[in-house]
Amino acid sequence: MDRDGVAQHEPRGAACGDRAPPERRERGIRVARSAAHEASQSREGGERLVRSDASRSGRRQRDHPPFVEPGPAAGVGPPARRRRFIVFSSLQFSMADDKKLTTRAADFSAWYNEVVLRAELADYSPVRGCMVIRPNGYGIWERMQRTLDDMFKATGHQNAYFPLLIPQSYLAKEAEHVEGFAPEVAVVTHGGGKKLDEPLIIRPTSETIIYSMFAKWVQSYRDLPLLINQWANVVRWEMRTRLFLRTLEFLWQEGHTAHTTHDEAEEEARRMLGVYSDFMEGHMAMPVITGLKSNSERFAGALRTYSCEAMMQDNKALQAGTSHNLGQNFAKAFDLKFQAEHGGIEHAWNTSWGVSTRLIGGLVMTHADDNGLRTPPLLAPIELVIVPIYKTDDERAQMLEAADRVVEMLHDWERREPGRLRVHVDTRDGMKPGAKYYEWELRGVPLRMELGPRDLAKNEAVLVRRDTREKRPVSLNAIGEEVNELLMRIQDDMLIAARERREANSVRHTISYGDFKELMEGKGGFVYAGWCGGAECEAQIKEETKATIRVLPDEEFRSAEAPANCLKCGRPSTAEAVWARAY
RNA sequence: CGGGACGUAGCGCAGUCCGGUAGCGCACCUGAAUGGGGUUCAGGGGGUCGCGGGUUCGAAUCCCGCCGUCCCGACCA
Repeated sequence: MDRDGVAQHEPRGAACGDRAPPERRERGIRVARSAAHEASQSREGGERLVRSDASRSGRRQRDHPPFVEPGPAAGVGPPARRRRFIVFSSLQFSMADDKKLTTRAADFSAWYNEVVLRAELADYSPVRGCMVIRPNGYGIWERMQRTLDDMFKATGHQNAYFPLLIPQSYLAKEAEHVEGFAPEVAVVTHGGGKKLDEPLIIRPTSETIIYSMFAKWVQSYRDLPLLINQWANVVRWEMRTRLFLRTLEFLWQEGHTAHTTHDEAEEEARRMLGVYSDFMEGHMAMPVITGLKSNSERFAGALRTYSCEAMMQDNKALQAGTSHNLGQNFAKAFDLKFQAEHGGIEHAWNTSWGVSTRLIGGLVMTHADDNGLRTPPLLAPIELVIVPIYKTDDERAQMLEAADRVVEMLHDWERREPGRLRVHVDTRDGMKPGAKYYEWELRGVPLRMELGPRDLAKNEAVLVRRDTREKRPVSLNAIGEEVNELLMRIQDDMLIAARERREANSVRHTISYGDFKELMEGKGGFVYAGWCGGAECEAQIKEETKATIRVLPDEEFRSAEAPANCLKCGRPSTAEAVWARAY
């Protein structure tokens, strides 16, 4: 499978750092606060200070003293703004303000790295091309896993786990597959101090080991379909890496199924593509275009590859998930056969499909802005952060108490919608409210509640949306409904905004090849154009513009009027294609 | 693999040309004040100058070799 996904082998419960202690979880609200909060915080890391220059490489974690202790008043404040030059790519940008991110307009690539590092989603590891996924990033991944896993179960799949190490000879059994993957496979040659008789490869994907095992388990058509998923890590030795988008090791999920007929496998491949698309739009608020890959972009060993393609804010495409109809290629290579209902031995038909932690990169490049991350509520480890505002110790005590009451009210409301809200109260002292606002915005928490004496006197609180930064006072009487409604609206609005952005940067009218080249060299975007179906035209366009066919779009995405001629050669078009530069 | 930049405190950097025993900002610690959009002030701790060798009375600095990182390109399910 390809690199769209990532995974993790641990079942979701493990290491899930993003929530409060169990007792609190049972009530459905995750509250982290005061002493208990601090304790959980050191585990979670999810709520941790990011200070002004927490930037380019992660900052080490700190634990804060419980709020009852006098806070560090002194050293907290960053001083005046300072000029500084950072080198990203070969360009130099002067950052007038240390605290501000490089803007998307100034250097998209630098901006992306800064958001990932400063929002503490991930950090570089000592090994080139590898990264550490930090609690903030892993919390998002856990939410993705949880949702996807439920969707896989709902479509009849079961989880299993296959080993990391695979005999090297297995890879070679499917000709196209080995050709596609061999160059980027890591090989283990020694173990226990001795050279191995047969080297082992570290899985770049698990088709070979999984279908060899399927072959042992399947005898009859009654054993089919076999619908398996695994959450795992894989390794591909890439030349050039980027945080989340392309790393040597990544986490993903790979589904592998076996069926009695081609049509059933085809239906499965399409079904899982739909699951991905639903997840990306419904949970990530990231609209995608689905369709078939051209042969040159097809998975090594597959009959057909389907893909979900999303448009990032720099107008480049991101392949966000793929689903393959593998035909009988692997079944033949691994002797995966069954006795058919009416006699005779037949090879099974397989599918595989995957998404990876690359989705987190997609989330950042779809939603983050010049102030930092924006997380759709459904995937946010913290959905609502409460920032108490006060001057005196008395006021502080009052506000913290009020915050507790609000949490309780949310909890009461939640009895009707259990498990919905993930709330955090920011009790840190010695940090001004404004500083907290910036920090939570950088981290992408979708909704913030400001709670101060003036609000409380009116039995109100101020809610601030991360996506629009719109502020509005709300009565505490109906706080549960207000918060929930706003979160749902944020979720919806983020999808709408992303879809509008994509459409605004898509070209559907007939375009000359010259204009196309110019567009690809300039602002980019998705271009719907005709294609003669020839690999030569495709290759030449790639050569000359770096644009590739992202997909031959499914019907719902096609233009009202099918393009008549090939973008490159002008011969009659056999299919509409979406062209773009891609990650 | 080619091109570029770089490696000095947790982070970002200056110092290297012209050798003299390491500095700045942030972060961190202590105290006080402050607190509705990135707080002040005062005090304080922290460095095998990537690694190895050489030159020298003396090396972050000069010479040789190595390692590593990032960016651009090539490559890429």
